[in-house]
Amino acid sequence: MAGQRAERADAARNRRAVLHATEQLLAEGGGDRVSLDRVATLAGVGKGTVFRRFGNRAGLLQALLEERSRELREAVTDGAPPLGPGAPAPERLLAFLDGLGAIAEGNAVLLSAHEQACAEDKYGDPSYRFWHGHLSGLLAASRPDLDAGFLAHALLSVFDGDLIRHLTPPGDPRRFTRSVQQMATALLGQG
Amino acid sequence: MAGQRAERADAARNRRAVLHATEQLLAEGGGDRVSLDRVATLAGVGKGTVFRRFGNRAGLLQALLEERSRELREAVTDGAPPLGPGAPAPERLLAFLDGLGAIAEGNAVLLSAHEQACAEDKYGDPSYRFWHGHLSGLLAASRPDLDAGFLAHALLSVFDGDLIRHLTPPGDPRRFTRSVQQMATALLGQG
DNA sequence: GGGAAATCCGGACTGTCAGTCCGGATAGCG
DNA sequence: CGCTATCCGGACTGACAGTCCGGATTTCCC
Repeated sequence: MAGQRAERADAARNRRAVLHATEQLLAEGGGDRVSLDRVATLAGVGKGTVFRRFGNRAGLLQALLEERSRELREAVTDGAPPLGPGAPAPERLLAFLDGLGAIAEGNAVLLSAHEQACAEDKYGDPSYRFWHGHLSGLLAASRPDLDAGFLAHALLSVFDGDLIRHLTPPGDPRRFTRSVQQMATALLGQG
Repeated sequence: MAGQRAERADAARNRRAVLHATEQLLAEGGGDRVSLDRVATLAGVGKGTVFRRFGNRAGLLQALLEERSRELREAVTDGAPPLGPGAPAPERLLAFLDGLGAIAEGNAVLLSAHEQACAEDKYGDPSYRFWHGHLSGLLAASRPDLDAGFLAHALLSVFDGDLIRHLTPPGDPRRFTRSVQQMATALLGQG
């Protein structure tokens, strides 16, 4: 194992350029403006480079998503309560939904594009499995009588980019998150 | 309005052939085997015919889905309780979820393909709006304190072809439906 | 500082697909 | 039986994901 030489400087530079170009295209046009040709051109890089770095379209978007959610992931595993370990499960759950909601609301277009690209194995994606595992644990701790695994899928299924855009009015960017939290509260039986 | 001459016999025949070919391709290969070229070829029809009838890929899949769910739609508006009007809202809700679940479980591949094709306006689709309206009403009647519109979206978001396949073990085809019903029961606060 | 070898780059190339278009065929009507 | 609205089919376009390899860079070691 290992032996892994460090990434070459030009490779690293290009990776940043590609990610940045992707963000830019996502921001300016819809998710459908993000063809890998365009990404490569805007990044000032060949198409092959994009694929070598990220494997495919899904990998590219996943990398971006991963970047946007790393902080939450760390807060959830190692951070202070109520996000991190230590707080009672229902509180942690609401805090987690708040964090995930904020990311989703801020990246709805990226979310849509990622869902579209993932196609077949959205549920195998490591990121998804992490969120699912975390939610699952919290739900099981709060309501051992329910099917926590299923409910975790159900809660996550609501984090759909299109739905979020559909439900977020201008001027109330956190409305979606509040709705999700209300739903979770109702599920926990304190509604 | 109207004046609409009846559909020509060859046109009707071809429409059936196309729908049938689509079913067949969905059944034998994954949803990705259903390119409109292939559908046309298998139906023994030109590609133009497929597009003239159904507008685009999404329209074709929607037509198939519509066909599979017409019965439920009618039962819900005009049928006998507990599906139709008359029964208490919570009962109607569970009956409705049972019916929708059955359709979804039996057409998971079609569902996935449709979601994939709809892309941008899944939430404008008349079929979606009907289910959403119905669910919304039942939820509002059962739990006026919650955000029924959002919960209806949340319940529907779980009807994802990939998720259903992911959660349906061989030998227990109704497991998904039961989980959804359990969730709805919990939301209604009788869990 | 210099040279060899691993690593990376770029863009031309392939195969596929959704969707368009129009000359020619056909059904339905009188 | 003939006329016209309607429909048919498949060639055509444009766009995209993903592959491939000759040539350029970088890094490592001396």
